[in-house]
Order: sequence, then structure tokens, then C-alpha cells
Amino acid sequence: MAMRILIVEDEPGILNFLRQGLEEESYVIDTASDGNEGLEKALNSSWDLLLIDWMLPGISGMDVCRRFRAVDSQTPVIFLTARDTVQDTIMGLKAGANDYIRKPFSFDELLERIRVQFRSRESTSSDQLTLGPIRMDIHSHQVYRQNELISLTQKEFDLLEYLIRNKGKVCRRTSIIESVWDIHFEYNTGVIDVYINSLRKKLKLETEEDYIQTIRGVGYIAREL
Amino acid sequence: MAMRILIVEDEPGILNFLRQGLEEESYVIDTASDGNEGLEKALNSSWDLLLIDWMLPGISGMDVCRRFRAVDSQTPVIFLTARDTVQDTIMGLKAGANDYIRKPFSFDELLERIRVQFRSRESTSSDQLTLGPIRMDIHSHQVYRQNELISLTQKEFDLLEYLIRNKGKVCRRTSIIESVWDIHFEYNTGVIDVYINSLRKKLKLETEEDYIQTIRGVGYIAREL
DNA sequence: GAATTATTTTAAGACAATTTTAAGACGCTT
DNA sequence: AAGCGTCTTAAAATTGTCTTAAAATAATTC
Repeated sequence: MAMRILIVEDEPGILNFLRQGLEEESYVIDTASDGNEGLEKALNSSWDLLLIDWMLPGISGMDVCRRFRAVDSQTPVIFLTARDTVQDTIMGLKAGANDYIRKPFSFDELLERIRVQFRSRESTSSDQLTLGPIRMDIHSHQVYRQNELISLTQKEFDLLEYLIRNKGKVCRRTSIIESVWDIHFEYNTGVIDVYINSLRKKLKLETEEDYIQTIRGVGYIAREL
Repeated sequence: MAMRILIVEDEPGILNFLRQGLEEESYVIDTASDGNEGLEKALNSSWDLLLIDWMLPGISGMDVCRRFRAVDSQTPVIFLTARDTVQDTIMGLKAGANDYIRKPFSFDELLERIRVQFRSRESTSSDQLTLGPIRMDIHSHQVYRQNELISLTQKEFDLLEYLIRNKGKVCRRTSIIESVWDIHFEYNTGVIDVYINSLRKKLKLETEEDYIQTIRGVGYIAREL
């Protein structure tokens, strides 16, 4: 399961260094280059960890952390900072950070500190499914497209879950009806079509972005492009 | 609830400094002055946190940590160290430590780092819970909206506490019934609805101020807006 | 310890959202 | 162009939630 990390950092050099290094460790990375953008992304999507620079244009790193913590008290936050006064460290930790790394830092140390955060949370981690820009968190029962929360009904949710769990495989109509609707004998209904239709609409998977394709005469397939 | 901390440190000066300072913060302290004693005490009693010196007579701090981690993967461990090579830091974290403080350290920073560990483990530790304009003090059993004191019954209070402690997460009806009503088998009752209704009324969370949202077919979610 | 008050639970009708049905439009295949 | 399968839409059926009020239970008061 890919871990999603948001990096909020204004210096392009450091940002690219981090992104590249962490992607090589197969973390999924998104970035923001100032406090406002960072806070927005932090709040509008779900993350496994936040990496925030202390000095940022716009809202300061500490304020981003504090305001993020008001909403989410779980997701670990690590600060990157050039400062190293004890007072700043304490303020950072008081703002709700879980850890704190001084620049210049070794990439290996950063990696270890990230792993420490994940290690202590591993038991709690919820399973996430993704399909292109779509991400669904089964446990908290929420679905996002990019950073936008999409509201699905129960059946829409069940159908999407089934399709994504079988990503890359063709799902026959009979299989879908059995698994999602729990109907095990004859079927002559158009429900599936109706729900596929509304999924495509709500998830904005129109025309070109054909993540859920129709296999004529058989069923549907969810696939990465 | 008193937090129990075990300090493993061979220098008597530092040991007393730590013991005294932490006892003033009303932590319950026990100590060990070498690695063998430390490991034995660590394993033979239950602790909320371990504070271990890196350099110890007998078994090294790192080995104490590693062997403790083999048995207990939950209890947070913080290292105290005079060394500050990156390599040592990484080894400490790899041995299963949760954090790492360099000597000489400020006592305030140590305190903050201890609190960080407790905070991330015990969402229960804070007696003050908030949701938008709502503030509840668990200990004094009072709830405010802005500065206005709101009188809630026991069950209303319990339900609100449960929802806010799980802020941002969907609370399924079955989970609510289990946690708040302590009913562990089948449930077909409308109590939850009734209480949600009266909470929304008393807290004046009508229409727009949708801090407690309904997730149809699943349950409810308390979220900041 | 009986009476009063407050809290919790049950129940039922009103209401709102979801799910299903159905039917015509559309598009692919032969 | 005919035929079949899929898409799209709207209305009907169903299910879940809201809101009340009354009944049952627990806690206070006299």
C-alpha cells in the first residue's frame, strides 16, 4: 500500500531533492510551495504524513501545522528547519508536530524518522484503494478525486470498491450482480448501467478519462491508463 | 492518570536532574543505572515511556531498546545521547526508538518530546475537546458553545464525546452503539437518531452549521468546516 | 418510601434520499 | 438498415433518517 506524503517547501532545490528521493522509496508525493497552498492541500485530501518547512512564504509552517491539527489530530507531521534554537523546537512540537529535523539533514535520517512515524501507526492504518485520480478510503468510507471529496451513496461506493479491487480484470455483469447486489440467480435488470452512469458522472470520468471502460457484451473494467 | 516513566541512565547527576524535574510534572518515575537492570525493569513492569541513555555500562542503550522492542512494540522509547553523528541517530531509530535527544538538552524540550509521544498515543489524554464553536471539558463534565454553558444529559455527553474523539472519521452506527451504549449484538433501535437530534438542537447545529453530518446507510461524522 | 422530576428508550408518522424499474435514445456490429 | 446492447433520464418503489410524543426507567426530593 502506497504511503502518501505531502511536502510543503518553497525552495525548489530542496523540494526536488526530497520528491525524487522519496519517490525512489516508492512513497507517493504531492507538493505545495507556500503555506496557503500547503494548508489547502493538507486539508482537502488525506495523507499519511506531512513534511513542512518551518519558514514559508504566506502562512508560516507552524501555523499550517496548528491549523491542520485543529482538523486532523492523527496524521503525523514532521518539520524541516534551518533554525535550531530550543525555543523554536518547542514551539514546533507544541503546534502539534510529531518530529523535527534540522537542515542540513541526511536523507537517511529523514527516511528513518518517516519510518518511525509509520511504524507507530501501522496498526491503525486504513486500507486505501486508488484508480487514477480517484482514491477511496474504505474504512472512513470516503472517496476523493484529486483533493476533492466526492459524496457517493452506499451502492455507488460498493460498486466502485468492487471494480477497483478487480482493477485490470474484466468484471462480468453477472459477477457484479452477485458480489455487489447479492443476487445469485437470473438477472434482467438495468441497475448496473444506471450506477455505472452515475459513478462516471460523479467522478467526472468522461470520454477521454476512460478509467471505467465498457466491455460490450460482457461487463466493465476499471483500469489505469 | 499518572504516567509511568522508566529512566535508564548511569550518570547520577543527570539521573537526579531528570527524576526531580519529571516528578514535578507529576510523572511517576523509576530508574535503572545500567543496561542489564534497565532491560530487566523495562520488561518486568509496564511503562508509558522509556528514557534510555545511549552509553551505558553493561548492555548498550541501543541493545536495551532492541531487545525491549522484540517484546513490546508499542511503548515509546526516547534516547538521550551525547553523540550526534547521523549514523548513530539512524541506528537508534532503527533499533526502534521513537525519538532522540542530544545532550546537553533543555528540560523544556525533553518535556515537549515526551508530551508528543503521549499525545500521539493517547487521544484520551486531553481533557479539552473541541468541535467548531463547541468545547467540552471531560473532567468537569461541562460543554460550552462559544461562552454559553450548555447542559447535556449523560448519554448526550457520551455520544458527543465519542463523535468528537473520532473527529474526521465516519462513526458507524454499530460502533456508536457498541462504544456509547455498550450493546454488542444485534441492534434495531432508534436511540442514536433521537440523541443526534437532541444534540443538534441543544448545540444549535442547524442547517448551515453542519458540524455533525449524517452519512446515510453508515452513521455520522463530526467534522470541522 | 411515595411523589416528583429528569433521563432514557420505544414507537410511529413525516420526510428525504437512495435504489430500482422502465422506456426511449443512442451507438456499435453485421 | 436492422438488431442488440448500452446509455440516459425520469418516475416509482423502497429504505433510512428525522422529529415528536408518550412510555419506561432512573434519580431526587420531601
